[in-house]
Amino acid sequence: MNVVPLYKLDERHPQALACAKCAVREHALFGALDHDGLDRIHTHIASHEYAADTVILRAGDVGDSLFTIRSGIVRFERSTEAGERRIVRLAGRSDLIGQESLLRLAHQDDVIACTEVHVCRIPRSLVQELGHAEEAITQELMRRWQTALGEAQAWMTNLSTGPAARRMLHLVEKLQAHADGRGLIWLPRREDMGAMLDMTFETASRLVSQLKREGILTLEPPRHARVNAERLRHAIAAFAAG
Amino acid sequence: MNVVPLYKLDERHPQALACAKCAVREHALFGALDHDGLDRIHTHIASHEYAADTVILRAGDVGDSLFTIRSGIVRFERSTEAGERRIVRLAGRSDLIGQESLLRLAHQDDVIACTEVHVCRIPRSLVQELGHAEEAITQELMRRWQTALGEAQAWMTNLSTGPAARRMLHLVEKLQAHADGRGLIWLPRREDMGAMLDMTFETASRLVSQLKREGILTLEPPRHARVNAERLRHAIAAFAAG
DNA sequence: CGAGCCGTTGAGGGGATTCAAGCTCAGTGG
DNA sequence: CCACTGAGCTTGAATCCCCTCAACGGCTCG
Repeated sequence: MNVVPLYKLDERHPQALACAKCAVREHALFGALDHDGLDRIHTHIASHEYAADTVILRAGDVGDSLFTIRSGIVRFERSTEAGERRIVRLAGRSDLIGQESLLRLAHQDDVIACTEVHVCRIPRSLVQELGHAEEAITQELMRRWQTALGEAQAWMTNLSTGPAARRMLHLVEKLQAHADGRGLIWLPRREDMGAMLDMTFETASRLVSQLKREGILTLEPPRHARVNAERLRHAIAAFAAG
Repeated sequence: MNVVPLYKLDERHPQALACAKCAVREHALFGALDHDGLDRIHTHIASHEYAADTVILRAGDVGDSLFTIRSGIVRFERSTEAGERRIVRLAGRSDLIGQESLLRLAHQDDVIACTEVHVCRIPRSLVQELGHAEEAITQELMRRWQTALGEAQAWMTNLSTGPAARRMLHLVEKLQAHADGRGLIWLPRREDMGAMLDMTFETASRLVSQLKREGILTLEPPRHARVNAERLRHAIAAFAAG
């Protein structure tokens, strides 16, 4: 893990600039703040980065900060009572994670970097102070909680329902939403796909191979792929039809 | 749907008494308020009741109130893109539903009464005013959002993972948490079980029959049953072991 | 009483798992 | 340089779990 105070990101500019110019600012928690607001907070926020497959939050721990994801993808993992690993959610650019720290509640899942991940670390105390002064922040926090709830339930209906092939198509669709530059998506390891879709890694592998044959996916190792969006939508529609 | 202003529930007492004596008050949203606080709000809150299988909130609608469940069980339903019905969550006594109304967001699911349900209807505006004055209310709201999120993800890991028999056991376990008086639990229709556990109603029926044979469940029609808690825990543990 | 809904149970087939073998590829050390 | 190793991916074959299709009984209600 690498720590860089945000206000040093560009030393030629005044400190506030880093936050003001933040690429995800309009989508992030503090997007609701004006420039004066930003002036008050930026010194407390630090930029961190995590390599792929490193743990960002650990289930059971009580955190003292929240994180806005600037780039990369993270996964929320927990274990079944039977002991199997299950991935219950993904989060990416501009998503807020670790909100439970505000309530001094323990994290419910391990949060692990899927790709290299850049975040802004925001101390709990800062959010709480702002919450008093700025009505908008509280509102924005609730909105994010509601979004996370919706995400979790959509995950259930799309990724844990129906035949394996359909679940896989929906996963690809979701990964597409996190695509970087030009249509290149991050493709999980087969075992992780299994943990997301509740299937064995062999089944996941077979399905990926099939998508490859059908021209929906073009693998670009390591762990990336290109999607034929047209064919993907068509394949998903085929399931709805019959 | 039946509407009864709360303050008339007992006309021999001053209005505030209804809220102050509310059986779920300490677990409900306004549990954080003191008696003075209650004095200010109770006239705005009304008690409603819904018969089993009636719709309380409709997906797509934008509500103007929140509801605290005083008794009964409700289910959150949505549809797969393929058109199948899926139940993504249950809520019961002292749970808060319709929080998205605060954000003027549409409901994401149909919320339907499973049993007869009694609720307190709380206008959005009331919560918003209190949110300004009472820090504790805002805090409590966030806590409830977080609880709902945790519920949704636990639902995923327990009720949509692994072999059908285990999923059914976990459902019974969850229903037990909503048990009324003495160990009598509400037992869904087989088709609804299917929508909860992503299986066909025939499979659900077979599994219930099996639990009956194993002495874990004793049916008490209509739509109720008694659970042998000891054997249930044993059966769940058996899956963890092997 | 017949109609309809709900629940149960059987028989057969299909889809996912299990078990197993072989492949590529990166890293390691001789 | 290359054999060696181990992790990840793919594919095959056999098995099993769950779905599909079907028939039937109990119950409520018009």
